[in-house]
Amino acid sequence: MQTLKQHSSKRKILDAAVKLIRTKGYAATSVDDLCEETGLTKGSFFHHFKGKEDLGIAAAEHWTAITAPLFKGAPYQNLETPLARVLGYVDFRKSIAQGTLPEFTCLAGTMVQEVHTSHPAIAQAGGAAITGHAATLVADIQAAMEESGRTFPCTAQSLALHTQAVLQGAFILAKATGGPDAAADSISHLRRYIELLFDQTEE
Amino acid sequence: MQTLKQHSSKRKILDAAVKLIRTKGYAATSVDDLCEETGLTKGSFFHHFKGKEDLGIAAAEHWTAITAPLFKGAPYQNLETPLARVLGYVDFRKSIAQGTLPEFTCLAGTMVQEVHTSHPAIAQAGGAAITGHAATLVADIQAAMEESGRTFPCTAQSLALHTQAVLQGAFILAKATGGPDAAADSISHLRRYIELLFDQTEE
DNA sequence: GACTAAAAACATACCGATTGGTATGTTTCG
DNA sequence: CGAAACATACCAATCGGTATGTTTTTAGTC
Repeated sequence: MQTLKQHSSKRKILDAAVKLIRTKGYAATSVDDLCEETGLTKGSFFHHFKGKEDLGIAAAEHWTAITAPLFKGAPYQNLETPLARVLGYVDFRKSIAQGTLPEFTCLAGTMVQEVHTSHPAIAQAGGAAITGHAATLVADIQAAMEESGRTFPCTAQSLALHTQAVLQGAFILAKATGGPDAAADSISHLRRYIELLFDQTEE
Repeated sequence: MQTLKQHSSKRKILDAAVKLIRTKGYAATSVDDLCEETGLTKGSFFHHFKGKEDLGIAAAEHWTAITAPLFKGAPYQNLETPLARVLGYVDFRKSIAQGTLPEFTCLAGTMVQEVHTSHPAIAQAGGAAITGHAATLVADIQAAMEESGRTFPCTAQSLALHTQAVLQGAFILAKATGGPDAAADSISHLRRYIELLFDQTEE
């Protein structure tokens, strides 16, 4: 009823896009689907977005806008040591992966996989979302490495990216096996790997 | 020009499907695309397949038919110890991952991710391809576990699935970062994890 | 082995539905 | 008022799929 409304429409489209693309995929999500989901019309859609590809890019950016505060405000951030926070992150992601499939899938990963050839701009935006998220882990990993005093066969950046690879792969595994169990299992392997790397086997 | 021809057409369609879906994705690969790629027509296509979804399922099965002998005949199979073969498998996959993007991507993973909601039958076929491939690793992993005499915090089956998760994730990472380097890096992490698990750090 | 009939393989032309997108409004609000 | 936000109606293109052929193999019979 006031100035919020103009922005809320765009946000409603983006939210619907995240939801639908996450479950059905980018190509299977039509503009009409978005309109029906939001109760808006095509006129409104094409007023806010130049086209479907533009929406895809915006959705990838919206995705980081949604997820970034989720991790920034997560309880594991209050843990004392950097290593505890890194492991806390993995545990946090594992706990998220217990829900139903469309709830814990990664929009960016889904899009990147699907549109990487047909819509490079979207894939690039999705890639930025993934690498950007990985970057938020680097500081803690780096600090944990330095604190441990050991030498590592890999960089913090590399390990951060690897965590994302395992998570993305876990999502595919969940979809392939029809349940989250295999995904949770794989994330446990990731946790164990980090523990082994840092030579800290206690829980 | 003889009895081969009848079967070669269907195979040509399947080969083209694997190639196109791997690069463009399932939805973005139209029946017309397949016809153009193979030089055939729609009449031929719909003679061999009930519909596009039927092709998708067949493509997933064709995928295992292609990849299974590739691994069964790979040099690492001749290594002596089970553990060496497991690590050899990982190295083999890492070496494959050096090529161009569409060459080392996994058709099954790509499809599962994309059509998991819209075409459950295809997703199921793709899932079977992945879990089936993972199953070929279980025997060696199991044997390696028993040979080592140690106790393990996970089953052979679980570790086998995890390797697939890392590989699938590595593919996404490759697409996200625009190059195979991050993927190869992630596969190295997987190798290191297995080494650490089996307490064998020498190369 | 020649002839034939049916069945499998393939081609052509087309269809209805849906797609992303546009043109042209009307409403809302600063 | 004027610009941004939204709605309605429509379009050309493309989609998967079908109907109807024509060609090629295969199988059976004499």
